[in-house]
Amino acid sequence: MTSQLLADLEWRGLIAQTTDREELTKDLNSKPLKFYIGFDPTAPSLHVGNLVVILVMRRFQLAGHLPIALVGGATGLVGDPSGRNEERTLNDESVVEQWVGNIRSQLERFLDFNSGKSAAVMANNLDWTKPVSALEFLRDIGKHFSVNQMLAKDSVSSRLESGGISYTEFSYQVLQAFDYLELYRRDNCRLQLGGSDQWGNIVAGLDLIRKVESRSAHAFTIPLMAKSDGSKFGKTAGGSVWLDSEMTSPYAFFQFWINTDDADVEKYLKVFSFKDRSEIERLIETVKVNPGAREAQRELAREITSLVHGADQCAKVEAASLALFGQGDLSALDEKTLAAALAQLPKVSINKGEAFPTWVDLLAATGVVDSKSAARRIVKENGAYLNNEKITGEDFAPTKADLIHGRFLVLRKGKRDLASVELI
RNA sequence: GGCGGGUUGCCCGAGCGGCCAAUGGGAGGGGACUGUAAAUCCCCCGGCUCUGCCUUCGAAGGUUCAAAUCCUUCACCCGCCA
Repeated sequence: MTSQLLADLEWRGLIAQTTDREELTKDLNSKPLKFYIGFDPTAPSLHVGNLVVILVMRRFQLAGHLPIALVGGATGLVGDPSGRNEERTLNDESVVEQWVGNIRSQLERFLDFNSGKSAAVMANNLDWTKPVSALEFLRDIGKHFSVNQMLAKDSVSSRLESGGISYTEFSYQVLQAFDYLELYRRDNCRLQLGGSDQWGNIVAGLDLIRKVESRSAHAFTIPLMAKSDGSKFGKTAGGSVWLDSEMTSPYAFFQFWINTDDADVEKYLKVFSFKDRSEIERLIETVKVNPGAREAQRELAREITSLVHGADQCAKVEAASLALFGQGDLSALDEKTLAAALAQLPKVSINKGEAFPTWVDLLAATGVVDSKSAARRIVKENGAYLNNEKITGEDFAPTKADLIHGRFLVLRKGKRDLASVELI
């Protein structure tokens, strides 16, 4: 099983760089290896981009290795310069602390923390970083770092060219190296995984371990997810696709995957799916033979949504997706099905007895557009629909007769942006 | 510390006293074609009680009938010199 891990990861395109491959293979095959990945609290929630790395972690655990999920309570206070051409704004300690909590509970969904000896464990680098004084840090850790080497790191040198870097962010790699050393010492953790932008930081840890402990450890990086059209993975019009259901609804999450480009679906399946290789290859084939059916996208959406939001929630949103996109005549849906589907959408209520607002006002109220001007524009551009029927005229207002099952209106903006209105 | 240059709408970037809600590109949105895909083409893209009004061009004051455009102070950035 283990011996196939690297080969499988390779096939999935999940290996960017590793330290000595032979050594790593040997170590992975000989016994369960402790490994870690760090997640810095830079937002209230993890997003689909993080999922790539989390799922690699899961693959390692499934292959018998022991994950340490590290939350960056300390590093999150400092800010990683990697991949940024601008200094970060420091976040308040209380905010970071809250984000640490959020990230912890999200990570718990993807790893097994309960099965005795092989269980994953959680760690927070604030636990060992906070007690260290600045003087101790400079003398015990800082002494092992050459500024020349630190400056040579991509994350730093690119910043030197693009406007500079503060001492705070410059120190980031030292902090992360300290984490690796600490985990090596206390848990004999000998492998660190991360996105490919983390290579420099990870290697800084390896160097530190070599200098202080005279021992070697491993680094493994995962390619950054890229879309075929060059745009950034994990972003939609509304911003990032978050794992938190309050920030990205499960319905929107499902839609994100359903709308995957044909050109990307093969890559996504390999990266995100836990289906076996033959099943994935079969799905890839369906994209070539009958792309219009979008079977691969559907399977992908189903699997990832189930994993992140649970099978029940996934079933609900998929039903909603099918109901709302399946047919033109919404009134043909029975009330229960429609109600369940609409519950997944942004919604607004209107009170019985009050006059019906205009379509423009309703759409603006759902938050699907930012302003009434934007809603008006949609009408003008012929992208406004009520119950799947195109409407015209900026002052168009629905009437009682438009209510489906006496309660619902379905607003649509363009081809696929839906919202619901309920009479209460 | 001295001298010079900069700060414009989501991003990049023109404008340098009235014709400016502000050229152009990108991102984004709508339409056509499709498959809730991509590419392509067309249109749109500050807000509102929308033939008009309101708020924007780093911040605050000022000059003027009129300022993104001129002046003053402040903040931040970038160069060159020390």
